[in-house]
Amino acid sequence: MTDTRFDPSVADERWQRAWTDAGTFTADSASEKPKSYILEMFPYPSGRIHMGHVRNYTMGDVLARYQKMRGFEVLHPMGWDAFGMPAENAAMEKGVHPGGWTRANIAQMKAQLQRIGFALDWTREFATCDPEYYGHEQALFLDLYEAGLVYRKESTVNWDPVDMTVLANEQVIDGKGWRSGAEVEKRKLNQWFLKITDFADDLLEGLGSLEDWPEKVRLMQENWIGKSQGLEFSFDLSDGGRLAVYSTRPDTIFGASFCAIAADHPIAQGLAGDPEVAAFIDQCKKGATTAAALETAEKLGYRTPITAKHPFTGAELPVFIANFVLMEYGTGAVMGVPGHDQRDFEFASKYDLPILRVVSADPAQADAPFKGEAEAGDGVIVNSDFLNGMTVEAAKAEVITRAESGGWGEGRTVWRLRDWGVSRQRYWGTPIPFIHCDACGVVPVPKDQLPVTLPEDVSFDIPGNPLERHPTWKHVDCPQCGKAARRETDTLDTFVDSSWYFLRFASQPADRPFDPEEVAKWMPVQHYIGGIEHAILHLLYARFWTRALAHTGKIAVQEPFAALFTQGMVTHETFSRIDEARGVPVFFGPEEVDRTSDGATLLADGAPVEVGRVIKMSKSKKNVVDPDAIIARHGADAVRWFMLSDSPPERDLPWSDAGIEGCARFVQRLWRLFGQAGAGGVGADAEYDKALDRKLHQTVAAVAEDIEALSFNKAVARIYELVGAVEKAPLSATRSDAIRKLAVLVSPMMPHLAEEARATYGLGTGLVAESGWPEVDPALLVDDEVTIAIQHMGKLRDTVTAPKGASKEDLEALALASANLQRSLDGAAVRKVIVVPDRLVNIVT
RNA sequence: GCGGGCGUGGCGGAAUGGUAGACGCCGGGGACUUAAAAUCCCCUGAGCUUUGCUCGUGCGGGUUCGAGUCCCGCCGCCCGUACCA
Repeated sequence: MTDTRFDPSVADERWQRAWTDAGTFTADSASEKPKSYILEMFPYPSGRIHMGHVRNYTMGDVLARYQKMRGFEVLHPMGWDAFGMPAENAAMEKGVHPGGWTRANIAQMKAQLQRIGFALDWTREFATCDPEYYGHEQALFLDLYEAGLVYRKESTVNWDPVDMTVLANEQVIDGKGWRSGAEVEKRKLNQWFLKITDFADDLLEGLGSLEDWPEKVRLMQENWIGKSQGLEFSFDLSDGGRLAVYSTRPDTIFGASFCAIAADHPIAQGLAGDPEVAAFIDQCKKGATTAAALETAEKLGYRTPITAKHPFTGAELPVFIANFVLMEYGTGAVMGVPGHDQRDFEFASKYDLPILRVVSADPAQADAPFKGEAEAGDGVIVNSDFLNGMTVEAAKAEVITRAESGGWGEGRTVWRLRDWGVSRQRYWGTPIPFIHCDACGVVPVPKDQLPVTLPEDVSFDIPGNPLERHPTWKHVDCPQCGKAARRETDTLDTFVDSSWYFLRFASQPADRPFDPEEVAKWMPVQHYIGGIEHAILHLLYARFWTRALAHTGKIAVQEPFAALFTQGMVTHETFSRIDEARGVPVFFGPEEVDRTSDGATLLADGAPVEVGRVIKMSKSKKNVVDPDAIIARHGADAVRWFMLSDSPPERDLPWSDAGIEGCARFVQRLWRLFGQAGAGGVGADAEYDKALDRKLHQTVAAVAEDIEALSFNKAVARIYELVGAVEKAPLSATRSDAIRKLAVLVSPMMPHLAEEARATYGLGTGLVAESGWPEVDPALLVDDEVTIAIQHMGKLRDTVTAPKGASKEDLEALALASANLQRSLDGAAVRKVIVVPDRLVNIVT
């Protein structure tokens, strides 16, 4: 027995060094062992590690350590998603260089991660802003260009007319530029695109094979890709021209009462000689480009003098220019069916257009009025000539057939998914490796001239892209004709950087992006862990990039991530007071506040502050808890344990001081228990405690199962139970053995404590991190007795103990013998008896 | 607006359609101590006429011998919405 305390301030660093010195977590691709690639979404080096990172990487760490103990050769790497806007913002605000700022952040964050004791292979670390990395990315981009998957076209951006610069959606606040405050305009630029739509069907089909992805993410991706069957057809126009539209609801064609075209549709542009039309088109250019902004903006239309002739009825439908129709989607024109599309309904109501019913749930109610909104639901076609009485599906097919035989339209599959615009008019990103030559056009940079590196001498005093105004960087000779030409000054979307980094972790040759043979050994990633906010874009782009590389023969694997896990956020309550003068809340950090069980007061003045909702940690709400301070106080293992406890990993985890203190106490409680491993003898002469041994084996099996399912909160609860049972058990060889195995069992979660205990108390030899997972005896997993619930009409009336596997007859007899049940029955006749073996008996009267 | 998710004691949560509240936190009571810290033990969904009974998993319906779990309709919150990462 000992009364010493576990001291993480000494032990943590000792074992972190021991693992590094032993190369414990360096992945060996030549190993004969089966491979396991565990990956968490790599961080953006924003400055400091936050609790969300700690939670994410702790989960992956437990898996990595567990897999190693199960005999796998584990690859668990870490790097930095280092390009992006925050570095440029820091450059503007603090006058630092984006690269210097980023490098300093990486150094700081790496040290923080190392203090948490993550089982990472740091030999494979890289940052996406390393010229070596982005040079290989440029080469891959050129490969995709050669494969016909890269092209240029005009596309809309947010334009700040005062700062004369392109704005990210994030930089548009309420339709205004974040710095200038000027109303944002839509502007067209020639930009680079990746043909992700070529893979729309593959990406959709592939979702079916991703059995270990959350159903919700697969659904979200499916909806995002948005495959739909519809009709593309043309209206004859009153001015002699034709108007092509696309509709997913050709069955409602008899309900069409207008057509609408985009502001930049050629027909609208053709009418722009009229000042009224020009003014309306200008008005449509106002506002931001996000889907949410477009969908919620007021629907505006301009009625042109042109009309469109309905292909069946011959009716002349008015043609509107409308702000909600986008040139980028479909044909840039739609037919408006107000009765069965909510957006059309609102538009028709506003501009006093007919709202016709052509689908009715009840065919007898063919002329029922609408109740203030469109009816998009299923039903039978009405008021539609030859379509009347058909189902929606049949009518769709019929209209498509008639359009095709009549030669005025054809059935088409369209995708909601659009091609991926990768151009960014910014400095801190991967330069797009192309050169613009007046004579030769757009010319790829020859691969032997890669990487195209970013110039260091740039300034951020004025808005805009520093690459554009750099005195020399963009001026180069054309690789084809040798004449003076200009470099492309757009850089790649940072999602490109994160679309193949997992391949670079797996293999890092100097002369190529990756070695296919090495990649084949590790890929696909066995467990990929990160935030749900990446459910669509990042994950879809990474899937696309992987397929595109497979398509060009670079790799064999089609899907990069065999299993995906999306973890919840770390949240914290907020403390605030309303500033009387300004009427806005002022937030206080947890360190400024004294929190008691029934409220909180500000330390500075002792007066109360309001305890607000538990929300995601953010600087603006001042509800951030710095991991470093917590680790310094309680040690890495207490923080890791907290991250895994209580909340299921896919849900939000509310941070609490009481919680981390409880975890720190549990670390010491385990330490005391480990100190008792020698007590009670270790030989066969000491008494065998079967109940405890059974509990041990059951726990080892259950914890393994829980870790494999990433149900860390349940594994934690199991360990609490086992610890309680061991503490209470009388001294025995079984108990000593359980304590030794407990140290191994908790080691994926609390690795420093486990190593220190083994070394201090002689609980085993070698590093725990390199030990095997405890063996389980299947015979000890089953109990001899079970508790049977006795119900009357589904209500619990009694419980009895019965041997496991008892017959239905025995259980029924046991139930009927219960006095509580008999009182409940009160002499009523038994109509039915339901027996669920080993669980319950339900008497129905 | 559209797509997706979530909702269970004071709090985080557990529960193959089968005993709702495991496990932890908070709180209360006690032991130890001169005292405190630490530690240990007990209690802890609400109510009632307390061998036990009734109610109870966001709200309203439904299916079932039995619903937190399945179905329908709502409400609230969260994530995404293509240039935040």
